[in-house]
Amino acid sequence: MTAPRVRFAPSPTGYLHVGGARTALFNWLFARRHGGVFVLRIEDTDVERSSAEMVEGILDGLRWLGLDWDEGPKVGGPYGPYFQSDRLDRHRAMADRLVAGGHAYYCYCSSGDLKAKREAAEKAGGAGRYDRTCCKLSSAEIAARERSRTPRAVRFRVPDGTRRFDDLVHGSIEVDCAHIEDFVVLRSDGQPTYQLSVVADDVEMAITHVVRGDDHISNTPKQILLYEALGAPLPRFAHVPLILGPDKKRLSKRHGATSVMEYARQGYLPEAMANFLALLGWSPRTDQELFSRDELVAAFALEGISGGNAVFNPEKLEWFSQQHIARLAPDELAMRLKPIFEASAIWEDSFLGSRHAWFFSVLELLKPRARRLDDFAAQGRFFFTDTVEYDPAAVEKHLREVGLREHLLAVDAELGTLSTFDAASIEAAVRAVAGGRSVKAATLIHAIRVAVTGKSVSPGLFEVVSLVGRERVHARLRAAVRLVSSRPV
RNA sequence: GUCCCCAUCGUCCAGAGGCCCAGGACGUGGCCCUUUCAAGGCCAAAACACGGGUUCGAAUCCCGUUGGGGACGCCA
Repeated sequence: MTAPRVRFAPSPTGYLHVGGARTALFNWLFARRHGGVFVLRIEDTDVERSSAEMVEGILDGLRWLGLDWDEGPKVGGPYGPYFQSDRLDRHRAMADRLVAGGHAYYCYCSSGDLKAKREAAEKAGGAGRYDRTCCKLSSAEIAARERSRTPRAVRFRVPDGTRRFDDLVHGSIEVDCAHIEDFVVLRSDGQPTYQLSVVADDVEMAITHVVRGDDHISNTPKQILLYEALGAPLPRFAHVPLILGPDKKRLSKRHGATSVMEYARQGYLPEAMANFLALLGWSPRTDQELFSRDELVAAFALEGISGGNAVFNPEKLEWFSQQHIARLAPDELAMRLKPIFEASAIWEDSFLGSRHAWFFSVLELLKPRARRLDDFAAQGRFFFTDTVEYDPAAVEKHLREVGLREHLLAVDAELGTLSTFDAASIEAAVRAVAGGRSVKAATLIHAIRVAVTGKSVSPGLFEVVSLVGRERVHARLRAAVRLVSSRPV
């Protein structure tokens, strides 16, 4: 395949949602797979609803996912400008060409006329298609309207016949033009409509493959007509199915988080999100589930996209996130954690310097139970603070055994005699105390866990004790003893 | 209403006529490991929407039904 050119063309009327993100991902993967060009074009012609902040939001989302664009905002490129609002003159020129070539005509109907026509047609049970009133105007009638300066829009004259195209995911799709009305390509205020601007831009940007949402299938025949009228070569089309919420309705805000940046804030790994999104509706046709970004690029093919809509499954995203976290190299993980730890006020630069061996050991311990980056801070806080916060339920459950005061004192004393404060020595010491005092090791272990971590769940206790360190463990054991002593039994 | 798309476990996918009394993953249940929670290992339950064809043979092809989704704007 000669280097394809694909584009992602979001309208900045909202943040980058997961559906758009997946469309962008498929385009990006396709471009990278085939050594092509990934173009980012901002379709901001709906001035009412578009905003610069939204553009930045979308860019942030793409950057977070690692989808770098070869041409577009910030980076420019030979086919610019990449903001559709800067291309209006070109679109108008296209509209003129269409009129000049007899493919379009001026329409003087007001929106009121149109609405009336539509309602009348509906009442009569017919399709509400435009009745071509203005297409049938005599030159005298046209002259009269021009003289009275009646506002005019430009309508495309839809030819007879059928149009078919081979969609890369759906196969052959054929539509009878009789079902397509003469659509407006240029509004009476001189603004081009979407149908005209996408085609104009895709043609001028030499887009070879249009990969976009399923919801554009019905626009495609209109656009094909436009390509024909413009004498431009047709790109290949690939319409990817939509992402649905659990209720099988199109994913929307009421389904919870739909912005990719929302997931970023929640501590999901971007590579996990990309992996998850890629497999939502696409299959490598093997049993492999876990993919690095490079592996996705190597395996991606538009042909593997399935035709049916897919339901967004948050649990599976969590699983991917956990799997990718588990595979992160220690120093990489540390870098990702830094901002989160800083926000939690538990970051210290020595984690990457003098104490990095210790820090990495802590992370290794926390890793298997982390599903999101936030979990490291939430579940491992006690490693990084001087004092622990006790979970009342944990205290209640494990620190009320009779004789615990003495048991803990004994443990503390025994730990104090250890020459090396490693997990094996600690375990031996704790079990020895338990045996010597005829108390179950589990009882001591649970009590020590609450004393040292404040919680009833943690990684393996002996490793935890070892890494929290002799000094802090001693202090926490003494604090727990005081806590136990002060409680009525 | 019209047009278009889709239809395999709860969910995401595999399956391109015999390899399928249907395979993988998430989730769910059980067991193992075990100091808790995870992770990990093992096992289990769980689906070809329905009806007609075509064929020696259909999850796979065709038609219909039903169901779901999308589109029908001087929005994108």
